Amino acid sequence: MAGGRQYWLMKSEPDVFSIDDLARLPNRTTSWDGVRNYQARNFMRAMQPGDQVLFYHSNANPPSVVGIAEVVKTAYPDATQFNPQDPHYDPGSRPEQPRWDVVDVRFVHKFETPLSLDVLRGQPRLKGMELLRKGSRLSVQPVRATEWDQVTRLGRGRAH
DNA sequence: GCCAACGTTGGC
DNA sequence: GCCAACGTTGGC
Repeated sequence: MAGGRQYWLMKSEPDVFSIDDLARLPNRTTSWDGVRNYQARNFMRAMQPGDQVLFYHSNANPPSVVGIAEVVKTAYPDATQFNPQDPHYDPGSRPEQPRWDVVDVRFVHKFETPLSLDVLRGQPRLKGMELLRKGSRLSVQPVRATEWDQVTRLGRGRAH
């Protein structure tokens, strides 16, 4: 499949797993487990190494895009779905045909200033962004190139 | 802690 | 296949 890199946004609760946690890991890389939504899973299955990811802190104060990560490995089965001890255990998923996947994601950069929802909502160019849609709960979502450019520019602290 | 917006489940 | 009930997400 040809085509350039794609852009995504992934949500995490910083109390559970923050961008600082990611930056502290060996290789600054983690497998993004626990996704239990089919739409989000399908987006992860579409991810390719090199794809760029906005790291978003949900249930945070304030909720914010806090930095950038990148995809380093395509989707493969999420081991937590088969572990009865794990909160994300899915008794309905068969090992012969796993229901849930992870991708591997590596830390790239943390913004000097987090970009809060308020700040992002103030940007006309981000009008159609999935994250800003009322009632949007998708934990993995695509980001348009124009949105990516705008958000990362803001993250560098320019163009206010 | 509240609750709106969603997604899933299961009875029918 | 409909839809009510239920569980979850996530901003506020």
